[in-house]
Amino acid sequence: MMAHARMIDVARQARVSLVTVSRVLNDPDRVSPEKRRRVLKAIEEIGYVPNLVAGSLASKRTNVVAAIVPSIGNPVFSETIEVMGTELRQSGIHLLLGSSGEDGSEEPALIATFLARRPDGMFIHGGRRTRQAEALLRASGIPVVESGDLCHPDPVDMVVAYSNYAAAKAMTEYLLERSYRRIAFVGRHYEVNDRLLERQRGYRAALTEKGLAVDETLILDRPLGFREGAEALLDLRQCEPRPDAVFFAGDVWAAGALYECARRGWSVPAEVAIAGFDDHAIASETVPTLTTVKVRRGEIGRRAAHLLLDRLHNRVVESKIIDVGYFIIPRESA
Amino acid sequence: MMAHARMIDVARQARVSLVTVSRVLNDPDRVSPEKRRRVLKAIEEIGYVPNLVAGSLASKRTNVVAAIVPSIGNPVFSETIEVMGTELRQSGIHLLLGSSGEDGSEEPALIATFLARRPDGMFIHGGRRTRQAEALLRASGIPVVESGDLCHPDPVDMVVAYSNYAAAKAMTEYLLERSYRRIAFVGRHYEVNDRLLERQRGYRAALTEKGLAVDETLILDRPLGFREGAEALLDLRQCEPRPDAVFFAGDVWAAGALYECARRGWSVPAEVAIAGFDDHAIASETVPTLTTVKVRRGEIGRRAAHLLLDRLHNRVVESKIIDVGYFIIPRESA
DNA sequence: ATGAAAGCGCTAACAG
DNA sequence: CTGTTAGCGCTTTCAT
Repeated sequence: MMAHARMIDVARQARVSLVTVSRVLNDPDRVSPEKRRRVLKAIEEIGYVPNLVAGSLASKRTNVVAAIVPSIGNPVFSETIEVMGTELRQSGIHLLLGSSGEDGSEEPALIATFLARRPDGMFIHGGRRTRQAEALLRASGIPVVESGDLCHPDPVDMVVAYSNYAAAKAMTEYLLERSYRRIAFVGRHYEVNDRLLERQRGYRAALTEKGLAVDETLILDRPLGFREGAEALLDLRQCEPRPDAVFFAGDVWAAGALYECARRGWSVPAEVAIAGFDDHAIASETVPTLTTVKVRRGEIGRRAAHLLLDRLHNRVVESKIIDVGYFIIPRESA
Repeated sequence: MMAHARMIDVARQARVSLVTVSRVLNDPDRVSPEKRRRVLKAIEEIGYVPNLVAGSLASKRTNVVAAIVPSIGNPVFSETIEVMGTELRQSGIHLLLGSSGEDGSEEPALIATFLARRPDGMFIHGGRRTRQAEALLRASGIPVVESGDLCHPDPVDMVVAYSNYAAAKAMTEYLLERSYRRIAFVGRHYEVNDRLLERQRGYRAALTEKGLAVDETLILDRPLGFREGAEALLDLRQCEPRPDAVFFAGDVWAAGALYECARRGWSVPAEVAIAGFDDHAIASETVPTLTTVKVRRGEIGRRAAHLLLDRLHNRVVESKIIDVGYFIIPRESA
């Protein structure tokens, strides 16, 4: 296998100096049309592919942004990543992607190894940061966008997110307004997942402010899934007295619960009201349609990308904390 | 902002030479325990993060694999990516991720720019390759795994996939065995999406071999989505005579169609049978449960990662083409 | 087991 | 507009 052609090979072929080739690639306007043409022709003939590793070392810019999400497979995160990746690519920036695990346990290790690749910026969704990983991040000096929750205890740099607390509180209040009084809550991994813990806090706050007691037996911790949602609902039906509404902290659980209701012939919301979170594509199609909280995941990716680009281009960033908000979507299920 | 500490700084602090530091990081056994300890201590104290950009330039290995999928947001692809990423990270390899668009139009540009980063390997799902992009790929000399369909016209290197043709044909035959005779087919983007075109071909072949005519009005091209599945079903009900079964080339369409049946009170499969593709998590939960084709997406990621690792470590690869197979999952809907 | 020297392929001043 | 000169921070021979 033949070694890669280098810039010097192109230069010789085009009978120009090496720098001229570099300029044609990075700043074409600074080169005369004639030489530019010759260089491009030579690149074509030789099949030259520039070596960005060398370029990055020399320029101290990699044009890479590292992104860490809890899980790539979860559409909730992949939507953000997809939009961010597309936006960044318009500016010639590539995405180094890693998943930290739903419990965020891989995050510190990922931060450290990603930093070794000298990304120009970093996006981190959720996760449990060790003090050391955080120190490394800060010391790196690169722009960092964190997401997961708006109310980050101590953001490294910038935040693009929504308030899980406020969103869940709003949905719970919506259910209370609709006169549901025994409202159950299904989430997961509260001890390691701050986002879902925040949602649970919002749920509690809404009840408490209304003067209602929080029944701990109505708060469940389950893995995410259609089946798990169905099972959670069945378990909640065993409680005495029965809950009249269930707020699932994710549409997938909620959709699974709706399927269970269909199988059992329970009418929703008459028998039991169901609410979800995320406004997954399925929410508008379930029977009955699902009342849920919409969060603009794509918008998070877009805003994060723009913040990073602003900083990389030394533009002034007006606000380091961006709230993309949330929306209660009332539908038939509650 | 302070510049990054370099290897030489660690060396001075530990009173060893720069090379010794490099060895502690890359081949610790070749360094005496005493010096190793000193170096690690110095790294800790200084907060040194190695610069892999420089390392990659010198060693000509980046420990990066580039992956291109049609869309990151589609769980069908993200499952593969997630597993592949996890497997590769065990070996210290990071993932550079890009999406080529559902029509694959971005693929040639992505291949070229990714190659410039000198990845050690590449994974490509689907896509439309230009002759030039393919030439670049071949010239790069790196191991490449292609996926999307087993019967790749002219694989660059290795293939890990299943046969869309055979899988769709098998499902159609399953439906024929169940005595359905007017079977419709819903897919999309046939002109640019070879995978779905292959599925359509499999569907046609099954009918033809059975001596049945193919009714072109029963073959639809729709965007993927729950709503679109519902609409496709409604449109197909207008056909005369009505189809007695619909084979959706994706579970999301099929689940959407099942919701439509629930809304209309049509019983499945008595009124119309429904079959899907992918064995999405939803398939076992729909009412009725969805008969579908299971493809092991995670397995594709795992096998692809192992093939790439084998080649990177100069191990012999027994087979350059791996068929992960498919499984007909009979459930209630057909 | 350790170190010195020589690049990896490119970009960034600077000078002309 | 063009070219020359120095590195970027590491890994790799090759000695010792």
